[in-house]
Amino acid sequence: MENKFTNKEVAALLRNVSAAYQVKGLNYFQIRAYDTASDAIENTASDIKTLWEQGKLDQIPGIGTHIANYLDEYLTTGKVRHFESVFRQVPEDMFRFLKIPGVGPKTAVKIANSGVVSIKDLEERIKSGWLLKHDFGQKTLDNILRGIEEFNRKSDRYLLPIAGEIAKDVVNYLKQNKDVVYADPLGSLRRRLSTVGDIDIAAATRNPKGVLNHFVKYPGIHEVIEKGDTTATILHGSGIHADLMVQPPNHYGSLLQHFTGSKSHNIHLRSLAKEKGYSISEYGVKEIKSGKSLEFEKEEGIYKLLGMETPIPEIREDTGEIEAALENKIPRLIDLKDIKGDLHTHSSWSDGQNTISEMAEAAAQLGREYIALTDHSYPSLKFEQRIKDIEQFNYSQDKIRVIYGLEVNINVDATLQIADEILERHELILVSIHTSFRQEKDLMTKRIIKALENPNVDIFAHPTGRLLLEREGIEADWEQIFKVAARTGTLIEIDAYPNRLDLPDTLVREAKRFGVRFTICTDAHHTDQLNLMEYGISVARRGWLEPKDVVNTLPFEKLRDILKFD
DNA sequence: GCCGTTTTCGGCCCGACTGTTTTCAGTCG
Repeated sequence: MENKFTNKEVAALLRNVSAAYQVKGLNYFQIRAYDTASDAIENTASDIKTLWEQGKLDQIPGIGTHIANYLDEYLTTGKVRHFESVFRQVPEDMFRFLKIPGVGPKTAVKIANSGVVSIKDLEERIKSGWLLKHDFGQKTLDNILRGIEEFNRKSDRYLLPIAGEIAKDVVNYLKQNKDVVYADPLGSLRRRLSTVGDIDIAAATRNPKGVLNHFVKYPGIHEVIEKGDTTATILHGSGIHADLMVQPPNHYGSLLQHFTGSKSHNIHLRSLAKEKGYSISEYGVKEIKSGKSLEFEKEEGIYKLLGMETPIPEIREDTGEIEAALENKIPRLIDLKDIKGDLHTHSSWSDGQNTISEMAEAAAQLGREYIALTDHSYPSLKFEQRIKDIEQFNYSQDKIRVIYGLEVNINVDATLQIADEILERHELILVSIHTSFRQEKDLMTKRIIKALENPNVDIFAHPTGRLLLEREGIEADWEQIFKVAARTGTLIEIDAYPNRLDLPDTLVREAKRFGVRFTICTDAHHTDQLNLMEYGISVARRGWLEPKDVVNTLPFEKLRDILKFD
């Protein structure tokens, strides 16, 4: 069972209401209202329970008076009488089957009504042929089995670089076909989400059939899931799905726009288009009155038609980018080329693989003006000797300035790992949590705030401590933490390491609203990892950060003023 | 059930693919 009253759990509750309504055959738009509300809660950066405590539930678009009242009842009493009565009218076991990809409400009910009680039971009864006698076709059962297999895989998501590599390989393979004019990875990969669930690829061609046939012969394929006239889905050997959608080149802009998403961005855009007399699909734009079709080879044309600038893919989440684009008010967001230095790296003085000079020279190669070596502050570390070594390196060359820093643990009792006298001797201090991640929310918040208020502390590194696909982040009152960070001038890090990407994008945007400033750093433990910066940039762009929000876009002289060392 | 610079009523994005169907329902993106 999920933790009660988390966004995820509340979203799941509403999703179940939607499923039950579907079974009961209620009005389609009423059903969709629950889906919309569920999506909205899942995608909002704010904690639903906190919003409720502040009486701001109805500020979430998609939550109106009815659902807000139900949620109020839920968060107060732990249940909703109306929902309970709805759930009683459908088979109780159906909800567990909804977790299987490919199984929707209708199928789930049919499974439950046949007497199957669990997913494991379902798998056995399909394999034994038992279910075949209960009005299911063999192909349907094969599909369900495949869904169960997918459900049983440990994770259904992939880190951004991993999915990116696979997508690149598939796209390169597609481009070997002479009929492919363009091919690009789209979807969440193009929007640069921290984890990716499947790979969406668009291709432009005048020979759709040929290209789709080529696609399903990709050597790294496990099996073909589906194949039609314009789309096909394969299961890649890695376990990830790859969807291909093809269009002629003169419609490619529409395909790019459609397939980049997000779903909620597209829905909003299409509603807007409708108000202006257009109907948008992946095939093009239709003028509703005249029935005339408009073609777009580039997606910018579609946005322009609607009187707006083209939002960068990273922010197409329907979280205000459409409104901003209509007013031409999307800021120039940060880019990799804005980055001047890296402020969180490790050397062989702690758990890094390379020496100070190796790290520094590799960073200089990447065009960085400065690099902070922030080794873990093991109490046994010879701090003075390390500082001397770094100073010596700085004297020996003028390609790059090495800043001597430390990464210091925030202890469970809110003290820091080492004494203030040692902190003061260093130019840059990062603090971070490496123990007691599951501390209770209030205590955790106080623990962090105390560390941020220490005048020697410059940066709060990988704030949530999450490890993507492995470990959830800590629970804390982020609003309070951001307020303190803004007041004390403590910088918040976006850790670019691909399994961290921490602070997460939604919280980045939230923090910016409080006036927090950021660093984007690689946390490199090896020279090869210094180029992971691009992943941190993706997070920052998704969080709407501009160059001015990020201090390591500054040249060294200006950075020095901010960090107050001499 | 939600929403509103045209609206507090009457709309609500748009389409593909599969299965087991002779015209559609279910699921997905």
